[in-house]
Amino acid sequence: MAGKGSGSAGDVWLRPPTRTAREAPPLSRDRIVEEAIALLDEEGADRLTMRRLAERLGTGSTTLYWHLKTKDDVLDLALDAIFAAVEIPGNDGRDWRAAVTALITGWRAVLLAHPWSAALLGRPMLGPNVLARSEFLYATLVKAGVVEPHLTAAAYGLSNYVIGSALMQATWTARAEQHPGSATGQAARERFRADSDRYPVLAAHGPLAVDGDWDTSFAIGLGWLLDGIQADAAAAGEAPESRSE
Amino acid sequence: MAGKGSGSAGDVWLRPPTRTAREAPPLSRDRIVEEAIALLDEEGADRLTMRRLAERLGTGSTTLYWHLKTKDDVLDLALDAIFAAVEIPGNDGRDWRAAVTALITGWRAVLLAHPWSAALLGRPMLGPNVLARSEFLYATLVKAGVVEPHLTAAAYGLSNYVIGSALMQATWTARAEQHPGSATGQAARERFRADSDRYPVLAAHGPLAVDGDWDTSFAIGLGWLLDGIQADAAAAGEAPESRSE
DNA sequence: CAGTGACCGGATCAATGATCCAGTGCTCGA
DNA sequence: TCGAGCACTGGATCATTGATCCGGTCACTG
Repeated sequence: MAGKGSGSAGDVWLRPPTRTAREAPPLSRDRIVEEAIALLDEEGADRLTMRRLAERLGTGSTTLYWHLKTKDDVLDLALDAIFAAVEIPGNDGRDWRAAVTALITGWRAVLLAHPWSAALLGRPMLGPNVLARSEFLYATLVKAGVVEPHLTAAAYGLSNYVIGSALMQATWTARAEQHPGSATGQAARERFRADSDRYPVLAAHGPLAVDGDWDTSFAIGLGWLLDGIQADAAAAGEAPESRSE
Repeated sequence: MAGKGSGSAGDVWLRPPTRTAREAPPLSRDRIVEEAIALLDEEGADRLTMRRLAERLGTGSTTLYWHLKTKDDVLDLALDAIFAAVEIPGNDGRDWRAAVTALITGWRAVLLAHPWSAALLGRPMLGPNVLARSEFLYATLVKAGVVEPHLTAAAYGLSNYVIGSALMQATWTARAEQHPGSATGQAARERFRADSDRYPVLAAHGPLAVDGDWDTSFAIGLGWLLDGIQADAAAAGEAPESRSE
């Protein structure tokens, strides 16, 4: 009647839920990714090691390899996961331009909220969150009347623009918080001042001289792209058969 | 009168130039960078290690650290070095648009010629080659009559666009050559076919479905940006004081 | 000829990604 | 009730890599 050697019947309710007294959920792929994102946000990309990640999860580093094949998996999953926060506009709207703007703006916001993501943009993004948003972008453009070759160019151009923007902005601002003294921007600023004879225009009007508003610059450039897309879509709609203009 | 123990007077001309019979130049920062670029071009970014680089140079790995402080130095120097190949258009021209197009196109060509560079774009680019070309870009735009806030937006937008383009294209084509079988693009293609019900538009019109021409797409998007810049410059020129429109 | 300083590299360290393999406890069928 | 199997864990361990220590080599100088 009595249980095994180590406990009596009903013990289960007295012992902590097996999980070695740790209150954390049983360690799943999702939990690992979630913690990885937290770690990346707090300490940056170069501080993410399997050991440190495991430590934060309260497990051994080797355990992670049961749930994931490689460290790159963590990065790929983390990268896709953050895009879940990009809201997909309701596709009811008539205004494709507003929808695209909302999507791209949200996209950019996520990239900037997680500066480490910029460095990862060089890897194939095939996760469900990314694909769903790409799908929406394409669908919206198609509905707006954008046709090839402008369709590919539009999706491609918009994506490139966001990616480039995030990458550039992350480059010049990311470290400022962590190393206020040796901030990249600060060092660059002094460099320009020193070499202002060699780079006169850059020193006078350069991004670091003007200390421009990233958001405004981004919006202006996005507007240019959308204007172009819109114009070509309209032209294609008016003269479906004749060569444009 | 006789020389040292190991040689007699005039020996210098008989012995190989000290350099332990190796014909290579005496190993300078420049030579290291040059070889690093060759290594990166041939084998990719992840194969660049200090040991391997040293081996190719015929020296010990530690020697490199006399010429450079860290491995990142190698990368930063290599990244800047490749931009020397971007020709700076003569600034005589009246046609700012052609000049900018030439610069941006050359910029892109270099990035694509050295696919490993795309992954490095996340680091501050403050080398002389990059700065000289940025200087030219700004100067050309200023001469074209572009004023703030469009000036910053234009330089920023153009840069972002090239960077993003190169990054994206490198992502989807780079590995195709090295691993023809497991090419990223191929895997993605199959993924789309499998999930074509979930991503219908993407499967039908997506970049991998259309297999679009990167160059054409790039040119179209660049045209949109330039159109926007041109229009705003013209507007600013016509009505310098009144608010635009 | 001793001394100096530029330059080189073997030995070595610490960090890291990844694997091997021996567990540990739960579940389920007999 | 029990034992086989499975999901899951982690200590020990390896190879690789960036970086440093420190002792060497060689030309040149006074």
